[in-house]
Amino acid sequence: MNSESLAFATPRESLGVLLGLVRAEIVRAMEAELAAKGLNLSFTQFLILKRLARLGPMSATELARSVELDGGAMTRQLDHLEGKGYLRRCRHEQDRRTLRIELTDAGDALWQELTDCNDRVLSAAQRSLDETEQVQLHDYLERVLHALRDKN
Amino acid sequence: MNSESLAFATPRESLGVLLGLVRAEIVRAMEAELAAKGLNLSFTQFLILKRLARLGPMSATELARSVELDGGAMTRQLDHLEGKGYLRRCRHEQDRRTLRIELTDAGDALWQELTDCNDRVLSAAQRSLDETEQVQLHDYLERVLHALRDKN
DNA sequence: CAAATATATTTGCATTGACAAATATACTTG
DNA sequence: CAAGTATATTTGTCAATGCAAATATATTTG
Repeated sequence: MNSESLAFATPRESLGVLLGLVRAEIVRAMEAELAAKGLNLSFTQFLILKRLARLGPMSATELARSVELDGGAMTRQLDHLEGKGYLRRCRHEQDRRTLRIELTDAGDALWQELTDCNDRVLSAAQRSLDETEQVQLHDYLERVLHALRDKN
Repeated sequence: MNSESLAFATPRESLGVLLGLVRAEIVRAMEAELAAKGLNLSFTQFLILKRLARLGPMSATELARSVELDGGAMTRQLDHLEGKGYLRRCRHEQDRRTLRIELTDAGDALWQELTDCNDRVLSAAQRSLDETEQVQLHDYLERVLHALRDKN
């Protein structure tokens, strides 16, 4: 009586819940892919590596903001990832408060291996949307994000 | 150099990240609304109350699944919410393993007060989408969810 | 330039949630 | 009906996170 009655009783899932459900499934799927490769990486760690691989070195604070993670939590994730040898903390030349986090060669190599997990999960997720719809979904989400951030 | 360079360097945020960002903003906004009302409720607790208010009494397991929460975590949230007097655990008549979680009068009253927070946040979030687009966004997300769940 | 203020990172602490083991009750099968 | 199996909830334990305080470095102001 479960998915049946839910489908009936829930004419329209609220946006907050729906986003949570979708995101949870993506996290699950990604972690399954990672585990299948024998890698012991959390989704958060995966995101951090991805950021660095895609955007290049940046400070801990920038990194934290971009993956929506608290600064303290970021410190600890950096400890883990540095411990595994995937990244390096360098001091910024001009501003010695600031770190410059950069991938090591091992980190780069790891990302090469991860990039297709990433693609596989995302395309599986969006497989029932055609190209136009995927772009629209993206656009809508960006607009919602901006609406929430710019509280005019 | 922040939002500027991000906007430049990020041609297209990946779906996983984007969902996380949007969801985090919604959670923040909702918790701010709750705090502004002097209520000490987490987003999770808010969701639980909402489920019960919208769908009526159900078991702890159903409730947990519907808000994507672990069973053990649900037990503790129920402890809190029962402690605050917003809900009641009743034993199911036929199956005495199962609980029937139902809102108390105080819980109902609380939801009356919360329902407009909820509406306010959701309509603020979607204010830059017209009616059609809101429906589409919803539809796309549902389809993505199903694609992820039915791993054919 | 010294003091006050601001920013980046780290650390301490409390809370949350996932996972697994324990418990209680129901169902199934021989 | 007894034994074994399945399901619902609770509890123990641990990792992850948010928040606040501490520390280090920069910047601003008088």
